[in-house]
Amino acid sequence: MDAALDLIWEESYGSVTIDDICKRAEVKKGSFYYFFSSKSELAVAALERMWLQSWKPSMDQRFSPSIDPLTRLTAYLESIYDKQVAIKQEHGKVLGCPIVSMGTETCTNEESVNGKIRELLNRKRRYYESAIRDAVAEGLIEPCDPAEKAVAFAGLIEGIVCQCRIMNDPEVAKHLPEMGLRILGAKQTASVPDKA
Amino acid sequence: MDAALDLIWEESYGSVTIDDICKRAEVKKGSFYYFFSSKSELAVAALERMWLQSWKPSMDQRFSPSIDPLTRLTAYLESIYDKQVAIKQEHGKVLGCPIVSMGTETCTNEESVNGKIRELLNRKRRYYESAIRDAVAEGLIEPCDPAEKAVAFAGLIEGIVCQCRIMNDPEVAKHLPEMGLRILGAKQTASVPDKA
DNA sequence: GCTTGACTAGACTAACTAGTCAACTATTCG
DNA sequence: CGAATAGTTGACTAGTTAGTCTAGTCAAGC
Repeated sequence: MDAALDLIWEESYGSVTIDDICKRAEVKKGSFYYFFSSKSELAVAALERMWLQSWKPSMDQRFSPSIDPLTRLTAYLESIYDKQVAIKQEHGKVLGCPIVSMGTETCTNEESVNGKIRELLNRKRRYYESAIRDAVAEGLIEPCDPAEKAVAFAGLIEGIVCQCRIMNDPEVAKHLPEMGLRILGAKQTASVPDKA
Repeated sequence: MDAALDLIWEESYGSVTIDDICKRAEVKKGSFYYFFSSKSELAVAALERMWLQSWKPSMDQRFSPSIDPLTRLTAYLESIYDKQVAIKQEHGKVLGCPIVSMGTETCTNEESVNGKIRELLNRKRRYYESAIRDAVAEGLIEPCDPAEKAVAFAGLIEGIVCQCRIMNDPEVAKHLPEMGLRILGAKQTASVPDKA
């Protein structure tokens, strides 16, 4: 599963073959088909596994209610830039977000994969929404519909991360925290710690 | 070229074969190779053609300096929602933006296509930047670096349009104009005409 | 030592893929 | 007209692909 996700992330869903995956995982095709019946089935399993093992724990920590709601959001935005920088270091290229990349590619012809992708995007969005709701309650941002605002917030992140991938440049995400606060309608706009 | 762009847009770059393109275009493969030497070469030519024939005229009109700068931007944002609704009507599915979809998919293994994609994204960005600069000059939005703001603006659009595609729902882009004004830092936030 | 069930290996097929080529047709222009 | 140029065709190769199948390995329990 790790081999599959890595390959798909580094290239694309369509350009990765089952043979490629087997080669990277050092496994023969017979074994592959013992566990999975197709690439899409593997992809769905791998995505769920990634969520449970990596994403969820990380999100739980970053969006802990013990943290000030606006800080949850801005710290998360900062972490996105850091992450893309780290990916470029490790993989030699900026790879963006595997979910969005796979999502845009597979949504028109891989129903099962797309279902899982939507699920994961919705799970992430719920973290944003909760933090936004808390921030509104504490009067840190202007009153709004948290669900609607979370969509906008997620959209901004995904769009910027997408651009990072296409341009192969993490610097596109450098000012994500300020942009995010703008979208949110934060009352004190200068609250981003000067980390540059 | 139209056949290729349509197919790639409806599915994805990787899943469309040269045979598919020939079939849709009602042309035999020999003819294909008479004009192009590969799928990527066709893609580059098709993208440039699309820009010149459709996108550029449309952008020139929407971003005419004769229009109030903030109106240029908000009307454009509204048009994006309308466009996705129209696409769903015509194709049965929300297809998002072909440039972003192709871009995220091809950027790691199709250098020539990626080059053209970056070029087109930069051309679009220049329209935003110019309108933002005018808006700042006229005191319609808060002072800022227009280039930087244009990146954020483009990011929001691309992210939201991406979500529309993945979710197969144009409604995600419904509130794009308000979100855009937030990002821009417009001074009178209630300036979006009540078009709903 | 025997059996069972989980897993692996790798050869195999049938379909599909990119790309080639020589023969064919249409168009243009002197 | 006649010939050259431009474009078309479909059959061809050679390589790749997903997916199947049979023979086999291995460890646990009896």
